Amino acid sequence: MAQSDTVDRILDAAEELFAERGFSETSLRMITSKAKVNLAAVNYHFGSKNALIHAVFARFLTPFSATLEQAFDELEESCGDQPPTLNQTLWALTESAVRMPQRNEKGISIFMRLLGLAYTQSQGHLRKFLEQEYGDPFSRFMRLLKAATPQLSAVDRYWRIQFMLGATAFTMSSSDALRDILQNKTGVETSVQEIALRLVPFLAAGMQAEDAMLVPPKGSRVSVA
Amino acid sequence: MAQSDTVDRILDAAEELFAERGFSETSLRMITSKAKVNLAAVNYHFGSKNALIHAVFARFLTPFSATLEQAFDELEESCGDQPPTLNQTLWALTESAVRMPQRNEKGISIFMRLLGLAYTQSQGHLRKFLEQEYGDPFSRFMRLLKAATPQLSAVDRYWRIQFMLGATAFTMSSSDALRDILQNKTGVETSVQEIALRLVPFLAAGMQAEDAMLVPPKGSRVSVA
DNA sequence: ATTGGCTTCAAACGTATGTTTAAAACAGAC
DNA sequence: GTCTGTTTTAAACATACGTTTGAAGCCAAT
Repeated sequence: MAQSDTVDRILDAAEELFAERGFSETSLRMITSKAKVNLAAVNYHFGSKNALIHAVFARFLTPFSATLEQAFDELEESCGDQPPTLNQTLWALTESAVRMPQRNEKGISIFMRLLGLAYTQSQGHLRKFLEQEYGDPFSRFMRLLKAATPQLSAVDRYWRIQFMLGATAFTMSSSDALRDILQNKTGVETSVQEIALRLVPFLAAGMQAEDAMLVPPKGSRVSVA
Repeated sequence: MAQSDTVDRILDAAEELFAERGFSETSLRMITSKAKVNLAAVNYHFGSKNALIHAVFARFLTPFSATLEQAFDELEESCGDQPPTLNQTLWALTESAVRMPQRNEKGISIFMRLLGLAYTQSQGHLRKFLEQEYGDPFSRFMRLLKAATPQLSAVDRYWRIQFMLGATAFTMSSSDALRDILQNKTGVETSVQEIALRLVPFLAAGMQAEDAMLVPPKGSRVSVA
């Protein structure tokens, strides 16, 4: 909580406000007044509002991507030459997120919401920044997913990965769910864990759904291409 | 395409720009210049920017919710006293969306993206408007889902429905996917159908995933609460 | 031809935004 | 204590926004 440093106070306030209201809807004046610093401080320390947004993401994402790469290293090593399973891959990602050291109680859920917003609000500069800075672990995750689902055609896998990302990003960015999570007085860490405990099986089952179900029910007006 | 009426030209332009850039990021000046109408026309015909947003949604959602209610009526009638299955319920929704008469080639995918944005960008007024105006068919869909998944606990069902909504809304609101869809020269209608053909089985499988998978793999640091 | 009700138009209004400025305050080194 | 570079501050800047205004244009009914 109590950092007296201006930069950190700005980052804390910005992180929270961005998560609550989105990027465009959060003004520098809201941020600086919440952080109790002068308006010009943002431009002095970060250069611009966009650079501040990048800094908010970098503060969490840089240590996280390091943790994730290490988790993938351990997983691949423990598997020998055969590729990790879908379940193992998903859990490696989940555990890396949960194990991240939290700045405060709301830590993870706030950042999950930010990640969801980053995906959804098509802010060109953010997308470019994230791809450039953290594209590597993401590509690696994709490669692991591919190796873990050899039974899927490329196009099936592409769409199902989209669905997975969607369920995850959306759940994390749902403000109602976030409110529920924050309301939960048993501590957020276990709440995020509980969501993950429910989400991962859902995703794994969806990824491994049988093609047979692709056919709509009898009498359907949706024709199979 | 070619409507000469000012109101429709504004709605068409707004619909497209909102889908491309989001609500806050689209200014009235962008809309009116794309629609080739005077800036003041929006406030004259709709009253405010928020009211324009509502009108964009109402133009699609009002006929859609009628179609959907009818589809649910038919489904429940054809099922007698036993409740419709999960697959039937999901397909009834999907087909209602696909069968909607399109204003132009991009029709459905644009509106799917708007629905995704509505859920994601936490615009208070929009959420309130949608709940108030179209809450009934949504509640009915929820009731059908509950009856179709009696094996799930209430909290499990709650979260899995969140995941379903997420996968759907996100996929539909993903601008990259949208671009792919629009690139597909075989016509958007079949593309949306193809996505639905892949999405519905994914969702159904996820909804019916077994609880046994709830336990993380051996050696996991995520403890079961 | 003139009226009266919509609709369009160019212009302006007030406000909020991100950013810049230049002076003041501060801190540590000498 | 004085100097030097960094940080903070209040004020202003330029721009973009949603909205309002009042005159002009239009078109059918009188």
